[in-house]
Amino acid sequence: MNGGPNKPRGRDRVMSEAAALFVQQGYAATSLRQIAEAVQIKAASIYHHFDSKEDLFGTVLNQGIAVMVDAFERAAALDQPMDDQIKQHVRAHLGALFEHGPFTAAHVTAFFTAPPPVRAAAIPARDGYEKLWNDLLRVAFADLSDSDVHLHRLILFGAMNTTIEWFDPKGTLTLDQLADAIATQFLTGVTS
Amino acid sequence: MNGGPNKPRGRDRVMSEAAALFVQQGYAATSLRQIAEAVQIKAASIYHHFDSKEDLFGTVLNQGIAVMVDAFERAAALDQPMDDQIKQHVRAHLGALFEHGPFTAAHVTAFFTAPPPVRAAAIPARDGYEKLWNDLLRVAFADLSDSDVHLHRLILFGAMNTTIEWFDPKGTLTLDQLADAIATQFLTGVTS
DNA sequence: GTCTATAACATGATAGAC
DNA sequence: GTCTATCATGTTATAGAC
Repeated sequence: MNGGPNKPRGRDRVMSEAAALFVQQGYAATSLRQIAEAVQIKAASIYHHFDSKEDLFGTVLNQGIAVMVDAFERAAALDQPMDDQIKQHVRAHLGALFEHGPFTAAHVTAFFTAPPPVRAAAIPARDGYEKLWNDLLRVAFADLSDSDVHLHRLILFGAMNTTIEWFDPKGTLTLDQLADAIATQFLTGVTS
Repeated sequence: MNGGPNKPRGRDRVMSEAAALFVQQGYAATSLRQIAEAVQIKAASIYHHFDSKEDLFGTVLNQGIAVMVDAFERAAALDQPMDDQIKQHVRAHLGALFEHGPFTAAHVTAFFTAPPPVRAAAIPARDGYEKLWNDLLRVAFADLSDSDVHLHRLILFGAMNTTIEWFDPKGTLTLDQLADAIATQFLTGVTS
């Protein structure tokens, strides 16, 4: 039984505190001293775990993707009608963003604040996740062209990822309701 | 006749070069020396036009809102069926993002990288723009609750604003087509 | 695995000449 | 309105003790 969120130790602790700060402030505005303070160590100690600030951030980005891919694959295991499958995957994506640590959130909000080399290194894994979605939607909308599927996936991703800027998991709207609203708007529009 | 995009001079030039850099790199990663280099002046000269880096960025943010509000109001002047009105406003919002200088883009991509005081100062104007949309959508979807209208506006904004991360105005997809795709997905879903 | 001390550099900002 | 020169501070990163 996993009774609660055991705070990670050592390297993992550095990663998750760093990710949380990158989410709030972006890459450049977050200093190693700030991260160290959150972990309750000194800045120089971070270099025992990571080669550089860029290395640390690259690791955070990759972890963010891994969380998303993992969520997608667990949602894919369920066999359901296509509309429900899509809704499950929207829910899984939002779960990765809000319920599985700050890594995916860091990927979404801080990706474009990263130095170009760090961004470039994260792109292959990112493409892999996007391919999972493209394949799903190609099946769901078999009558659409590949470029239309791609376009509507981008619009859907925009809708999902921007929730990080305003959705409050402790508010009255639940994640299930949010996933439902986004999936419905995606599938049948607002008027339905 | 405005034959072409005359490069602005003086203070305006500083603002637009700064906005372009803030879009690409965020607030913290953009230095005054970088901005000065783009304007072809020295960093200290920026202080003749602005009190501080925060002042400069705050001015950029406000200009970004002003461009959006202006685009919205010119779209509102047209009297059309509601679905076309919404499509016109989506097109206007995207126009503000891609066709009227880097100010609106800076607002969208760099707003959350700004120091909290700067962000706070920009919120009233930002709220004003969001109210324009809420009022429009309340009329369009009179059967929905205010909170549902608000929710679906947030989802729509996410879809529109994230296009800044991937849409290429020089690519094969035109802004009109993009606006059409987003408005259609919003109004009737992907399947239509 | 964490510390202290420090190097090497970049940053925002100011003073004052022209 | 722009410049040069400079200050004070904060940054990433390294060296070496414990």
